[in-house]
Amino acid sequence: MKIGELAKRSGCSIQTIRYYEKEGLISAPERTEGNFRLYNSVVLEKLSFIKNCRALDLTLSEIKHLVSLQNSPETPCEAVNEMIDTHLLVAESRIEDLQKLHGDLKQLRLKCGNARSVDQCGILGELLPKPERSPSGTRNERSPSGTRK
Amino acid sequence: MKIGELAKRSGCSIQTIRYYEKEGLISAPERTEGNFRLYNSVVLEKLSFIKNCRALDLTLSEIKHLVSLQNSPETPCEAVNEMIDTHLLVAESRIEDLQKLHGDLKQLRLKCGNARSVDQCGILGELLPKPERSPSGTRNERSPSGTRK
DNA sequence: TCTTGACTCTATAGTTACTACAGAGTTTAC
DNA sequence: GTAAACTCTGTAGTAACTATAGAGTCAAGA
Ligand SMILES: [Zn+2]
Ligand SMILES: [Zn+2]
Ligand SMILES: [Zn+2]
Ligand SMILES: [Zn+2]
Repeated sequence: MKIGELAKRSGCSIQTIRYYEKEGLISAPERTEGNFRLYNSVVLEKLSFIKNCRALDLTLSEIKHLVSLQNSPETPCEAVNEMIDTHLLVAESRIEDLQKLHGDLKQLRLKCGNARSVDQCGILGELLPKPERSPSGTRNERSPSGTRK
Repeated sequence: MKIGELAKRSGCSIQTIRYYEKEGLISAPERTEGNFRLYNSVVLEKLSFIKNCRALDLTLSEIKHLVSLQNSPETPCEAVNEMIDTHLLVAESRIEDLQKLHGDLKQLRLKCGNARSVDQCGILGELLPKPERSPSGTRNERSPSGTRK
């Protein structure tokens, strides 16, 4: 099959397939006389493997590592386990971060209080380091007159 | 203060500060005779604002939008609210994704079973679409002899 | 005064995992 | 024979920075 069919069957785009080849994740296939890539169905499994790994957020270089481990089956499997464990930790800490983020956003959202204009809204004020309005004379940054482009 | 001190005080790197200037997030400061950027303390607040927004995962273009809203305080605040709401949804769906990911990884980790070699480990097998070994004669992809570079 | 070191300047390239062309060649159908 | 559909290589773009290279500037010491 040519690359277009492979793309449809694998769910990877044509460019992605060529990219994976360039990066050494799949091996370069044979070519037709007209220089078209010609695949057999084995590559479907390899692409599926890559997609599964990507769905687990493994990087391409990690996947490359796994692929090379597949080619030397007698290697100890510790490296694989460590990679998974690392990703478990990464995922956990990202979840924590996002949950904090979500809480912060929710708090922030409450600051609006149905104001209508930005300066009454409270959201933008909340994002500033401190409301600390300069008492007088230090207002040079937002000049009261003049059109600022 | 020059850019090095600003970097230390703000916690942004020098390159990041210059980058923000190039992207229009902070305005270009005065220069010394020798062409060095010269900042006053106001920019510290602006960088803090940006950092707060980045911590909430707002993109630079969204932050740019917020900055422009700060400069026109009479604008209705709906746009701000919508941005926050969108990010709440994004955060929620990302948390869900990551939790699924985490579960998948944990499952995967259990497949090792204290094997010692990659081919007995079960983790790599789990990432393949199907174990489906080709019965015979289709092993042309992993040539038994020859050094593969 | 000269020199050394620390600092800053601009411009450019690299990062990640793709996506989107441009411009050329190939194949297939009619 | 020609038009449409497909494929090829190579390049540039994405987001938000980071990391150089090579040149210029500034402050302090000998
Ligand atoms: Zn990783
Ligand atoms: Zn509001
Ligand atoms: Zn957004
Ligand atoms: Zn194992």
